Amino acid sequence: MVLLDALGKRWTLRLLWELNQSWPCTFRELRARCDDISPTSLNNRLKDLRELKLIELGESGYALTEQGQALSRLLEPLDRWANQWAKNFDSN
Amino acid sequence: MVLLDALGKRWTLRLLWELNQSWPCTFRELRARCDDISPTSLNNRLKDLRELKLIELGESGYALTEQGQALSRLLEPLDRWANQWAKNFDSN
DNA sequence: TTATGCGCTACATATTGTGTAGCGTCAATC
DNA sequence: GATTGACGCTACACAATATGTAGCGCATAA
Repeated sequence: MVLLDALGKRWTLRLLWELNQSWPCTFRELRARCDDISPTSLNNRLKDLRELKLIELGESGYALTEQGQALSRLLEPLDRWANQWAKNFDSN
Repeated sequence: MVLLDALGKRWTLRLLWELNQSWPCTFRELRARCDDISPTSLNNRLKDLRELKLIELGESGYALTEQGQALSRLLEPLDRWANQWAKNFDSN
């Protein structure tokens, strides 16, 4: 339940998704990619994700850890489904 | 991005997960299963999920729609991974 | 009629997120 | 060697969201 609750926090899923698209990625770049999320919120979520050892801050920016990569990969089918679903949903 | 943002709201993932475990399920039962979430929050999330047509309120309680079932199924690998992950994480 | 369980609302309080400004650090440039 | 720019990140006032508790209106059953 721990992880499920963590993922349920605002921006967490989005951050993992963005990082899965391309990483490493700087703090400021992440902000830009996430609809200019406030730095406060971004930092809080990054802290959470670092504590969970899903991401880490390296030389050239934030990066997915091994486990972060594994998790992100599981989100891909979800994302694909979501895109299909969005198409059908909008056309109502 | 729509669905991803919706799933990122607090309790949304948890609710889908709980319903995927067993449904239909009454409002009060859902509360109990979700750590006694406040009725206000529960109702807000249920509204969201109904608008997204992922769940619906039937005779005998809240139930997953076809699409809700499809989505929940995609969460299963995630949940399995999370359980494994939690084991390794706690033993640190 | 009373009792019970239902979905849900009201409302005051607490927690969380937002938006903007800017700090301290460092590497490159003039 | 002072300046500029980008970095991660913090401060803080304000807004949005969640929480906890009480209870409403409705239905079915005893």
